[in-house]
Amino acid sequence: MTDLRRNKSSAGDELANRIFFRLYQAANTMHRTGTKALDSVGITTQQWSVLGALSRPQVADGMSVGDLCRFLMVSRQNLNGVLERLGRQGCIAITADPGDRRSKRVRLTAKGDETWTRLRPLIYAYYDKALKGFSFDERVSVLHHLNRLLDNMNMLDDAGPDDAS
Amino acid sequence: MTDLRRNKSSAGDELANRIFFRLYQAANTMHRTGTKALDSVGITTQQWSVLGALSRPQVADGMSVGDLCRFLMVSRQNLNGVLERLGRQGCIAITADPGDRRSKRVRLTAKGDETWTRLRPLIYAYYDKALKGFSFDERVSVLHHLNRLLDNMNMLDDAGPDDAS
DNA sequence: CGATATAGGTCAATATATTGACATGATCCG
DNA sequence: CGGATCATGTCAATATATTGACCTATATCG
Repeated sequence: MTDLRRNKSSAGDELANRIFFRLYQAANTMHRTGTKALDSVGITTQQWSVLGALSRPQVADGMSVGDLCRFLMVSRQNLNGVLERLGRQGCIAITADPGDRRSKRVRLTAKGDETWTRLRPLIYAYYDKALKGFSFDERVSVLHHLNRLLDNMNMLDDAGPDDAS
Repeated sequence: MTDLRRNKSSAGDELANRIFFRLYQAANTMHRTGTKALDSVGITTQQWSVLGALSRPQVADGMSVGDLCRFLMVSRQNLNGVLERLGRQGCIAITADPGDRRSKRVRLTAKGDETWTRLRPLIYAYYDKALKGFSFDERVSVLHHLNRLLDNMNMLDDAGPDDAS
């Protein structure tokens, strides 16, 4: 009994270890291969996330940098860097928020819209390849698991990624 | 029919988009919360991966930096940086490879062993919390999906992460 | 109303991760 | 055997991601 329990705990630990190691590798590989898939446009995966977030119809007029930060679950400092580089490429415009003097708003420019349009076929081709062999149900399952994992981890995040002070 | 196909394709694209966005967020959150879980020891998640890899019995005598690089699926340059910082902390020792004058070997020091021992209970506690509510079968499923996703993406990697020249 | 607490972006420092380039060493092949 | 090709670690540059600190603005509460 004790032996059985010991074996199960050890197998469970190894399984958990593998899950997180694979998550680490998968994310790095996603960034590497995803960015390469967009080489012709010169946009990184992280910038793609920002452009994707800003291309949603519900934020057609833009959104606050703080809200974008919380949406992406990254620190304010990191987002600021990504936004700067996107601004350099003319894809976004940042303006003062008229309702809150501390805050900035960010929106896609016409150049950003055009870039997003060029990206989409490349992105979807990438998705097709990376998710090759996954049925619809399996994709739903993957998403469900990732959501739950993320929820659990977010509960370990006392104040979230943007509370860096 | 066309409408149906359009709707399915659009739903499929949105699903894929969500999967990769969640992967991005989950990885960042894992690094953030995982590193915080090890604050008392002062080891990052990436360093933990290296220490974990070097603590395996099959590499008790060390392994080549190149092999470690391929195992972790990171670039040689990145691994070099991580190894330097671990070396600074006294956790690893790097020696010339007697059989190949281009190559280096890396192994855990006694300090590294001790650090790994201190880390393990913290790591497993972290796993328990992050995987709370996941049954054994679900964990197996998560791992299986991540493995397949990683395999697919690795096929898009022409030569792997360490062929950076 | 005023003191206190919180929010938002910016600056600085450090760690991670990539690509490109390079010099040296090893392997391959005619 | 020697030239061509490939492998290995290192250096440089850039992008991403975090924590800590700071100043200004806003919200909260007695």
